Amino acid sequence: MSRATLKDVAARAGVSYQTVSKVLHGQAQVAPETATRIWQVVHEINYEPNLSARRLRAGATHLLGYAWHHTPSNLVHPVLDAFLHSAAMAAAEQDYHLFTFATHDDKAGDVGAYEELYGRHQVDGFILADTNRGDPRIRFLIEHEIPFATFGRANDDWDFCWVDVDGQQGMERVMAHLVARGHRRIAMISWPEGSQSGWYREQGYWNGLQRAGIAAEAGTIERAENLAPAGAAAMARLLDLPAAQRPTAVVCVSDLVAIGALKAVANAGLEVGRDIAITGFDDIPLVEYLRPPLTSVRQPTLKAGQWVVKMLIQQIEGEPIAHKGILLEPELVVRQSS
Amino acid sequence: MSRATLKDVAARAGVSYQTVSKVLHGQAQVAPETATRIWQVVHEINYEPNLSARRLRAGATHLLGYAWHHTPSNLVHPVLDAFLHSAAMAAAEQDYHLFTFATHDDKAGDVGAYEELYGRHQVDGFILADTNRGDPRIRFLIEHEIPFATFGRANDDWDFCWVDVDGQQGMERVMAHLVARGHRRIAMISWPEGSQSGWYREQGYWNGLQRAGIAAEAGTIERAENLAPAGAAAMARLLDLPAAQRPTAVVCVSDLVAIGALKAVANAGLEVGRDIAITGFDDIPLVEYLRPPLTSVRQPTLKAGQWVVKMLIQQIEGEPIAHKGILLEPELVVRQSS
DNA sequence: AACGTTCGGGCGAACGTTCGCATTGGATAA
DNA sequence: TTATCCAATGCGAACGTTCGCCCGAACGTT
Repeated sequence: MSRATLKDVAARAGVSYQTVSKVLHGQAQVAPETATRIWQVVHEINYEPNLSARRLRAGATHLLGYAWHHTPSNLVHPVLDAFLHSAAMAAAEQDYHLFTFATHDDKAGDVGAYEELYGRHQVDGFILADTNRGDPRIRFLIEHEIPFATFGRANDDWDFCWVDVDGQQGMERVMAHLVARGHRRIAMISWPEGSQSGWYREQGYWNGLQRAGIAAEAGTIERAENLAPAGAAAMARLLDLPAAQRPTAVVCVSDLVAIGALKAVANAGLEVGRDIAITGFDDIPLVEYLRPPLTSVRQPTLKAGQWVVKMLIQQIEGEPIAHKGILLEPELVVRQSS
Repeated sequence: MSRATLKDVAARAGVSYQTVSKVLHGQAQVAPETATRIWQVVHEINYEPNLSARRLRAGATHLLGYAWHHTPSNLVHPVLDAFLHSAAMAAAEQDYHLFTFATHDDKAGDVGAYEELYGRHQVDGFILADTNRGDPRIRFLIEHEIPFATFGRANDDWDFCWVDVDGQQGMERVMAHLVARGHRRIAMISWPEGSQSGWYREQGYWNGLQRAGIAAEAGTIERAENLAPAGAAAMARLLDLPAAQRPTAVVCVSDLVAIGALKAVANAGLEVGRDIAITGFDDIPLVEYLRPPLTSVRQPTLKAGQWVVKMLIQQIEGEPIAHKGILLEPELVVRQSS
């Protein structure tokens, strides 16, 4: 392999190594023939700059930290995976790279890992996902003035860069769709209280009812952890309601919950899409292959990744930032489950 | 933030900065009180070593390169995602980190990216996944003596470190299961020719037939790209066979193909699990929620990641390597589709 | 003829580490 | 008393960059 240094190039070209450096950066007044000679040697011995040295000198790493979401067992998070992928691509285009790491204690906000990585000059800033109100990571990063940008919102009065998908609007679209289909008794299965994004989706649910002229008293929210079995249990409770109160449509806060709901309906001997409508949220892969294919809300993860990276790099490089918060519109994907 | 240097610590502790360095590494003969004083200052001002400097000095980065699999649009690859996650965790335990990057031209083997990253001292070695026979990346890395380890095999006569899941054995288990269920006319839907791992799975299929005493002439392989619609088309062709030749069970080379097959069966008005058996491969998330839940083969991605990382680090650090190739056993997960 | 100006390039320093070797002072042994 | 030794620390150098400043020569201007 190459692994040559400036001095190797300089020796072969008969100049000082500093001159080589300048030529490579185009910021030297050198005779044209000297420059071409240097470039020739560079290609000949396949010189590549040593980034460790460059980083030490520059005091910047061009690396963006991103913590893996600690998933129990083999449960993955397709939305965040897509986001991560998009962020990686966007970063590469601006000559940055993603540095992924794992925190030990995800929910408690293992702030130590962030402190260490930044203190060690291992990254120039952080990308956060799956944020929540009062998020200790955000609080810490703001306090210590460490550059970062998030995919997800937190407290409204905190001043930082974020990108999020408008979950409220997404759910309003779902509701409008169901109402247009003639549904009047619509229930929701949401996450346990305390989730920021769950709260926005619930707002969309209530707004949807109101716009359809349905009394809030007619609304019902069941709650379940973000797992299919929990969703199934919540759905079973809804199906147990007396016939007059039983919903004809159920909007779910996530696809995983909706998958459980589908199962519960099948267990009850009913048919989703005919006897009852079910919708999900996130449009994770494969939900189009469920039976029936699941109506869902697709998140613009590609744009989200691009924006987050852009804002973070602007911050790192000290450029002014136009908008500190960006809300993206999701897209309703109607399938046979509703 | 901290971002203090050895000199800051030294000044506060009243010693030279080199002494601080030695104390931190425990390789100095210093008076106990000096040591405690230094440690106290270190904690006080929250000193963290600058890794760029350390890396420059050491000539090593403690970073392992891993190329994103270029997925078209939002199609993710759950098996590789799980592998990546596992590798990241394993690396972290040995004080290494993963450095992810994207190649422009995945299939052609954009070898330039590997050369550049290694030449620039950006990584100490590489992890490769989704390998194939004659893989240009592997050829390049061997030629240039760059440390690497792969998840997946290539040419048998190439000498390098790999870990793979025994696809042949996995498929043999599927076949044994189907034969035990009484199936005699079993077809396979595989990928187009040229895939290394597809080839192993086909071997398992043929072996399975043979062990059951079924003539090879009775076997059928249809081929499809790794997409649900392609799988559906292949399945439709099998269903079009005259009744006497039509298989009672179809083993699929992947879950994605199997999902398409499920759909094709449903379209034909038949019921999977009763009228015909279908099996997948990989056990990707959510296939347990399909209707019917899909029988599949689970890959030990956790172990695979750990082994790959271990072998790569041994190589980088110049330690001897016991086994250059490791074959892991997959696990059959029987569900209602078979 | 003396003096600025420009061109072409060298030189020293610094980023923060680590590591081998040198240098103290005090205690011990001869 | 003096040579000896060890413990406790300082010092210089190097990893490969980048950057500002300096310097000689050639040229043109008054």
